[in-house]
Amino acid sequence: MIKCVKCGEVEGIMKAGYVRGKQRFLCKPCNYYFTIQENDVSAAVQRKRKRHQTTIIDIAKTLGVSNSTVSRALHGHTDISPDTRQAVLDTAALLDYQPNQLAYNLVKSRTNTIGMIVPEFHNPFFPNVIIGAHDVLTKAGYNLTIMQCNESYQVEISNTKAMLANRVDGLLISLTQETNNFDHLNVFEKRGIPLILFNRVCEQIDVPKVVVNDFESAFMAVEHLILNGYERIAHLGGPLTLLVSQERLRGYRAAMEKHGKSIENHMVIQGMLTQQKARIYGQYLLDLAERPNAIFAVNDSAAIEIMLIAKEKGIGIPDELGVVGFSDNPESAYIGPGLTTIRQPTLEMGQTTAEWILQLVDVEELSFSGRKVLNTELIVRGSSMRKGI
Amino acid sequence: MIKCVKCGEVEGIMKAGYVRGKQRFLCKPCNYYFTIQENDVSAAVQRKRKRHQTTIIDIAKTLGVSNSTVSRALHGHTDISPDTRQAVLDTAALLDYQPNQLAYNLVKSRTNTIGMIVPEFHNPFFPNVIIGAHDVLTKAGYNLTIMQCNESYQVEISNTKAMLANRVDGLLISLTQETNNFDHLNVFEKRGIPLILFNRVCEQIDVPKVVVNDFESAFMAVEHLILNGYERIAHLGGPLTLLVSQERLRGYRAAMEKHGKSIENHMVIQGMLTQQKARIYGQYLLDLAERPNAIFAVNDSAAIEIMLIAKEKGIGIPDELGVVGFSDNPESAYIGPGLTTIRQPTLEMGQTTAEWILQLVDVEELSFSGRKVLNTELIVRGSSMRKGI
DNA sequence: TTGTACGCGTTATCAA
DNA sequence: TTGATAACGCGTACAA
Repeated sequence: MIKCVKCGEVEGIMKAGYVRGKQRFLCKPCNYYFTIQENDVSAAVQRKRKRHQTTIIDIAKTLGVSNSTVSRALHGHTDISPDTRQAVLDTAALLDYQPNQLAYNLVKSRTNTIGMIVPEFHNPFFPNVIIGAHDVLTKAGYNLTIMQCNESYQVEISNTKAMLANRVDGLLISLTQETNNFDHLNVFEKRGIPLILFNRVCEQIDVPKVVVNDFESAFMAVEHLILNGYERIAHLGGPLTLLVSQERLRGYRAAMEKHGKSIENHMVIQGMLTQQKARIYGQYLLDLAERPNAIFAVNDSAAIEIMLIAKEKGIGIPDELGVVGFSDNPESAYIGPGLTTIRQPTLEMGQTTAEWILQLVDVEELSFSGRKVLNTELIVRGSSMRKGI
Repeated sequence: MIKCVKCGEVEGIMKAGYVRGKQRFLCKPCNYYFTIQENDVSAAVQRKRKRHQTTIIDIAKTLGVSNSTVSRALHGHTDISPDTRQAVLDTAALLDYQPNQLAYNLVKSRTNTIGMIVPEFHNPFFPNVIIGAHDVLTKAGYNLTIMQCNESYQVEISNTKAMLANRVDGLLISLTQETNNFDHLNVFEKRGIPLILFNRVCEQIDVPKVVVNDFESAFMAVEHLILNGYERIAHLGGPLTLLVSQERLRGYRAAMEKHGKSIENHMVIQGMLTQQKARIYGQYLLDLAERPNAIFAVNDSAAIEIMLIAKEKGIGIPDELGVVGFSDNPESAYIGPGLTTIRQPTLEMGQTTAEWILQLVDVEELSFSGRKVLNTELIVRGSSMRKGI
């Protein structure tokens, strides 16, 4: 808002002492010192919304009592005469008093707020987890503040810093695809702020974790394909930085091995699956000379992209190609012959995560570092039901 | 955490003076006064996580300088010797100093945080708006904290209070289905906190609003049905407490009138469309002796429910029944013959809302109370394309 | 260039 | 039952 009078720059302006009682500024870019003209000053001052908030002191003054009395009255402490208490309450309403949570938090060093950081908002997965967590937390009298990272490690770091600076009482976090350094999380341990990882967890840091049984789910999915007569099953997986991707890959492998199916290396693709990438990989797979007759995808978006490609190429689903996804997005029930997929207990994940953080916050049992593994469900639809077997 | 020693209750405990230097408590439920035994006290004290946070004073002490020097060094003010500044920065890193945003906010009475309250998280609409807003705000150096209401007016009130108490610099809000009183919003005006309504707005309060052209969109949708040869068009609308519902109803009516179609009262149903309700209303409509041959639904979920019912009843879409929805949910592209619908510019809505709030926060132009109407797009899919015309 | 002292709005302690 | 006063952690006008 302060502009350099020389170069007009507004970024690198910093205060640089006083001259004749007026603030002196230094414009870093053009290295020029200046003070502000009266007009500008008045404008700047006017800018400063100096609206007076009624405080407990205002109430105290109007009533001629002390601020501690007001504080007591406001908080329903006993040891206060009903009269004064009512008077305080009345004038509080009269003056439109709103407690300043900032000040309260400062003195209590406690915010009654749980932070939640999620990697993305494109899939319905995290919003659903939020619904579950929100429910539990509000019932317990806690606020939930949410931040999202857009799958960016840098944003994740800045978000954790913001959470730290805002003194959340506890943090629920699901990691970015990019995250492979965990210093920003260790800070919470040092500071004694409870931390819980969910869904996108890592093993490098020892805190409670809430996940689904990715290994078993993937195993179940692939075995289902095999039992339906598919032989050459490809896997379109997520980035291996994510534990969930690793686990699902393991599950795929285990199922294939159990049933004596060979895994061809070029039929396993791992990567960050934007829609574009999913299309490229999917086309690659379906263009292979000996193309797979089934694909297990790490999420529903990728699976659906594959179904679309298959349709374009005239490859019949499920007869010529079986497809199984992961997550049970809403659209999976409606596409083509229906997408067989793994349903995740999103609400439950949010709820248990929230319940755990409440325990940690209230009971101060920081040693507790359990791991909750939630069970998924295989939703069988048309995309994997080969006819005639 | 404080239990009554008599009835074991934990809820109605309040402080009631001191006796021999020890806190005295009163259990409201059983009206019993008590102090806490030593053991319990030590436990209670221990509970209080008294981990010392390093403050600027710590840094000042270790360096033997004053706290103001530290403050200046930390904020890159000039007028400080490079040596001391570097020393401060070093010890800050050494002591793992984390600024206390709470204190900062208190003294600045400014939080650099924009609040956003959304009515629900079940549809992808609001998450997408959030993505758009988040993008703009983070780029401007602001935090975005999100709260959701589960369509509950009471939760909305408590959320606004929390936002107020947390001193957000500005608030973006989309109203609940239940909201028909706006006192909790007027407070923001009084307090000089910029407020913007988006999507679910109301006319009773004079602040900037960002909406889509619901009237024109609905008109477009219904006219599209008419031009495709549908005659008896029903409307499955949302609750009339919402302006969007009213506008979409108006659009429906206008299109029907323009083309000389009569509107039968029992073919227009308004209400809060849970999935269950959508099914009930849908079945009612399709069971009518002279059933509609097209339905314009207020959202995609309802439209899809209708498509499912039609399928169950063996009513062919689009030949026997045309369907148009609103919002373009992901599943709408994939269901049945594809659901014709209105696509809303969610990202853009988030972006412009964010841009406006930044203007209000920075420029202090509180008089500004514009209204941005974003344009939608009719996405034509199979559900409205009657063959043979 | 640095230090002193006050204010931001609350709660909590102790004395009255 | 009430009132002074000290925290809570930080920014900053003013003095040095």
